[in-house]
Amino acid sequence: MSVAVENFVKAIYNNENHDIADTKPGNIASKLGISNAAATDMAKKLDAKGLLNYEKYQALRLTKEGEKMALNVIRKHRLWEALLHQMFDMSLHEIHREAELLEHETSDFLTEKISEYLGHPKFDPHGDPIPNADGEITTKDTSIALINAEENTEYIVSRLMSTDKEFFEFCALNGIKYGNKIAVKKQFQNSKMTQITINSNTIVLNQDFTQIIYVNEIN
Amino acid sequence: MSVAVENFVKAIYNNENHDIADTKPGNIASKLGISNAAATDMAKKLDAKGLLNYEKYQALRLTKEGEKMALNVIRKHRLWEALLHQMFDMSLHEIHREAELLEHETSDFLTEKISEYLGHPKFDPHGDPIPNADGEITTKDTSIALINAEENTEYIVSRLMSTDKEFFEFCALNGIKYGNKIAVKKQFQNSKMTQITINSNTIVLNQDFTQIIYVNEIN
DNA sequence: ATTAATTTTTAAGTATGCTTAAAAATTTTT
DNA sequence: AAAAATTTTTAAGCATACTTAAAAATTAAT
Repeated sequence: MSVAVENFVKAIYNNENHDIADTKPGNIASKLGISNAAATDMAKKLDAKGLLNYEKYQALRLTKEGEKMALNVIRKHRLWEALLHQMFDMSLHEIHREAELLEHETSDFLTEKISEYLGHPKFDPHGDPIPNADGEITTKDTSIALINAEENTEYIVSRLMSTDKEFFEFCALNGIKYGNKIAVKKQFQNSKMTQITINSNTIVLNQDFTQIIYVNEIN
Repeated sequence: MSVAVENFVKAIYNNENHDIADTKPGNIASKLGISNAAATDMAKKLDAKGLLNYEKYQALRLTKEGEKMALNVIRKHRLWEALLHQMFDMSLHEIHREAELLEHETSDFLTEKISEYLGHPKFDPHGDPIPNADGEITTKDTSIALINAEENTEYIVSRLMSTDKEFFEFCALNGIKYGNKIAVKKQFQNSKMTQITINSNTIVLNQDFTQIIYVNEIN
C-alpha cells in the first residue's frame, strides 16, 4: 500500500489509542498536514478497501485489517528508531525523523533481521512498545528493582523512565542505554540495593534508580 | 526529488557508465519497466528541470546536476548494501533488493552516519565503488599482495575479487568478509607469503589468495 | 432554541507518473 | 535505394493524492 495510505491508518491508530484528538477527518488532516477535503476523500477510498469504516460526519474507525496495517508500520518505525539510536547514537528527535521515512520502504524480511539483531526488543528508545511480527503489543519489561536474581542474569535495557537530566548523565557515563546488555544481581536478599554490571564494570544502585531502569529478558 | 526521477537519472547514469545499452528512451524504459512513451515524457520533464539534455530521437545525456543526483542515490544504495551485508549477513541479492527501496528515503545526514560507522568504505560488497559525499569516485583499494608492511597494519576488507566457491568458503570460515578488519604483515621480505590476522586468528596466505583480497586503509 | 462558528462534505481542478494506440521518424534488411 | 522492422513521439486517458471554494451539516454559544 502507498505511503499516503500507511500514514493515514497510522494517524488514525495513534489518535484512537494514544493521542487526545478524535479520529474525525479534520484531526487526521491536520496531523498529516493535508486539507480536510483530502482526508474525507481518502477516508472514502479506504472504506472501499476495507481498511476502515467511514460514515458521514462520524469518527473514522479502523477495521481489523486497517489496524494490522497500522501496527505493521508502527513496528517498523520503532525498530528503526531502536536500531539508529543504538548504532549511530542519534538523538530521539533525529531517529524519529529518519524512521518516519524508512518505515514505508522496509520489507518484512528486513524488519525481522533488525528485530533479531536487537534481541527482539519490546520497547523503542522513547519507551513506546514495539508490536511483534503478528501486530501484538506484549509489554513485559520490568524495572530492575523487581528482579530477584541471586546470580548475575543478563537483560537488555528497554527504557529509562525519567526526565531527570542528572539521571541521564549518570546513565550515559555508565553505559546504561537503550539496547545495551546489563547483568543484574540482587546484592543481598532483603536489601534495596541492586548490583549491575555493564561492560565488566560493576556498580550498585539504590531504589531511586532501579525503579526507573527497565529491562527485557534476553530470549 | 521523487523516486521516479531518482531512478530515471540513476538508470541513465548506469547505462552511460557501466552497462552496454545506450541511453535512448527505449533502453531506459525497459530497464525501469515502464513504457517508451512514459520514458520520453519523463525525459522532457527532466530536461525542463535541468537534469538532462533531451533532443528528439537522440540519446539522453545527464547534465552535471543530473549526474550529481545519480551519484548521490548510488552512494546511498551502496552504503546500504554494505551496512546490511555486514550487520545482518544478508546475501548479495537480498541487500540489493532492500537498498533499491531504502536509497530514496535516506537523508544525507543518515548517509554520513552509515559511512562513518563502516569506516568510509570505498567499495560495496559487490565490489562496486562508493562515491564520496561530493559524488566523486576515488577508487584506491589495494590487493593485500601489494602491501609491504613490516609490522601488523590494520585494514578493512573492501572486496573479494573471485567467483570461486572454494575461495568464498575459505573466506567465510576465516572471517574474511566485506567490512571486517584484518591486520596484514609481510611474513618475510622477498617472500610471496602474507600473514593476516582476523579476530586474533593468524593465518598465512600465498599469492593465489592475496591477489584477490582487496582492502582499504583505515582512516 | 436560534444564531453563530466550526467542521465536514461535495465539486471542480491540478501535478505526477503511468497506460495504450496511432503517427512519425529512424534504423535495419534486402 | 526501397521496403520492412523497429523505435520514438504524440495524443488521449487513467489513478493517486492532493488543492481551493462553496454548500451542507454539525457543534457551540448566547
